[in-house]
Amino acid sequence: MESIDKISGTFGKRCNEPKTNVSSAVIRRLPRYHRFLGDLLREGKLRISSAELSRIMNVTASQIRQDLNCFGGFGQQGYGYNIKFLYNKISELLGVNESFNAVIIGAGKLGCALAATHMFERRGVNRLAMFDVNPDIIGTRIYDVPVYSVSELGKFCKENNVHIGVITVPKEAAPEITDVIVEAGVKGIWNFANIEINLDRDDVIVENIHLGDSLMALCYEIKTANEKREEND
Amino acid sequence: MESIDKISGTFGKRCNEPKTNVSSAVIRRLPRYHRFLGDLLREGKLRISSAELSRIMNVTASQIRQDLNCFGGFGQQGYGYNIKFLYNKISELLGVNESFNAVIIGAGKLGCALAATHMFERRGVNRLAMFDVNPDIIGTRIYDVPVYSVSELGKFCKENNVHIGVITVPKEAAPEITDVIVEAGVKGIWNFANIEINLDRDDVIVENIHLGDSLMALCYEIKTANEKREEND
DNA sequence: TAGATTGTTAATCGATTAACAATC
DNA sequence: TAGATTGTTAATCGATTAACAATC
Repeated sequence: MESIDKISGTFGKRCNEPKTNVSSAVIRRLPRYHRFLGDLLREGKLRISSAELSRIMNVTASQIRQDLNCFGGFGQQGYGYNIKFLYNKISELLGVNESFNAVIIGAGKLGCALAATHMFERRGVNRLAMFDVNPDIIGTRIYDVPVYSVSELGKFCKENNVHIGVITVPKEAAPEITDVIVEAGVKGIWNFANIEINLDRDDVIVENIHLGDSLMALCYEIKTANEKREEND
Repeated sequence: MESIDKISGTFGKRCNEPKTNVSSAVIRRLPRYHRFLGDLLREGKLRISSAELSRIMNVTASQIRQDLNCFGGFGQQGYGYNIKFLYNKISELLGVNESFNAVIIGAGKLGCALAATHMFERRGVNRLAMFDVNPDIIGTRIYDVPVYSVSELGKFCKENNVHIGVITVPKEAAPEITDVIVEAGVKGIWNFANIEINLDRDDVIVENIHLGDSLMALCYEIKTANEKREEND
């Protein structure tokens, strides 16, 4: 049986110089590679070629090789990619296990749903606390995450080295929350409020999520497909 | 004061031939235009030029004009765009008020959080029902949406002309649910299960959502920004 | 060694931006 | 009419794909 060790020893030294500025198109694809490689790993597969992965993921093999090469040569000619090695490399790139600290601001339906998932721990992100204005839940724990008053938000972030603020408050409250956590030194904002946060500083990264946009794009496609069908009748 | 009617009467006839195949890059931007125009409308603004909108939205004026022109000429030289007219046109394109019927499969945290939002009604999508396997909640109503047993899913979809299935079940259950609703004739799937749904048919549109991917991209950016800062020290 | 498959360059394709004539 | 701003073509830029030499 083929051994991982047979080749894994040769990897370290072979890696090329990584590019300094990788396009966002490539970065957006990394988590998807990570997911599929994780699945393959769980299936017990040891190695994969770009051609085989391309079939599974519905992309071109060329794109896979180009993408991975932005960060150095992770494969081996004539062999393909060692799945575990590649998975670990991508995990590292994506900051899995950097132990980022996160707080969720807004303990409403969405905030609680996010707190309940394994989304954070699976990526090595610690959910330290939730914050809300509702006195009924302040002081309780939701899915084992303590809930504090928003009035303590800034102080908490400063004292606990919070890297990521997840915003799930109503849109009216979002700008003020943003000011507080940015001032308290967070490095990233994952924003679910229905308003776009745009900061004029490059030391705080903002990821604006608009689930409704996705629903609308889906509706557009359904409508367009319908219309095409009707034309052909 | 400037009147909407002054120019709105001239619009209808001026619209150019819309393109038949609009690139997905453009379509993905439509909901964002829709959001910003909605905000402007609520502020009571009547008209806007591509230049002004470009400043608000952080894109180029050129892109705005190109995008809108894929669907016909919605503006007026020397004047700009009538916000209400443009908003309505984009609403129409996106299928707002097509009265699509949707069901949510999986009444867990995320399913309930989605049911609780105004996301659907705001886009004219009707939440007809939720489906789950938990006998404790089958027969109840959650946020005024009735919860039924998954065993009735196929029958319900056929009888109620369901267009959209929102999947929030655990990933193991997702493939079977998909089979059931596709067989029952849904036209679109909004999938939140942590597995990608890929259908080999173009009469059912699938929108796969992976919130975790977005969190990971955020972590990557934070990590990269950190490293750059450290280099400069 | 022969076969396989990467890393990487070159070619293609598509999307964005710039420019300006058309026109309100 | 003069000024403003679109619609649209042409130029640029970037991303994807194809091809193949390098090499395991």
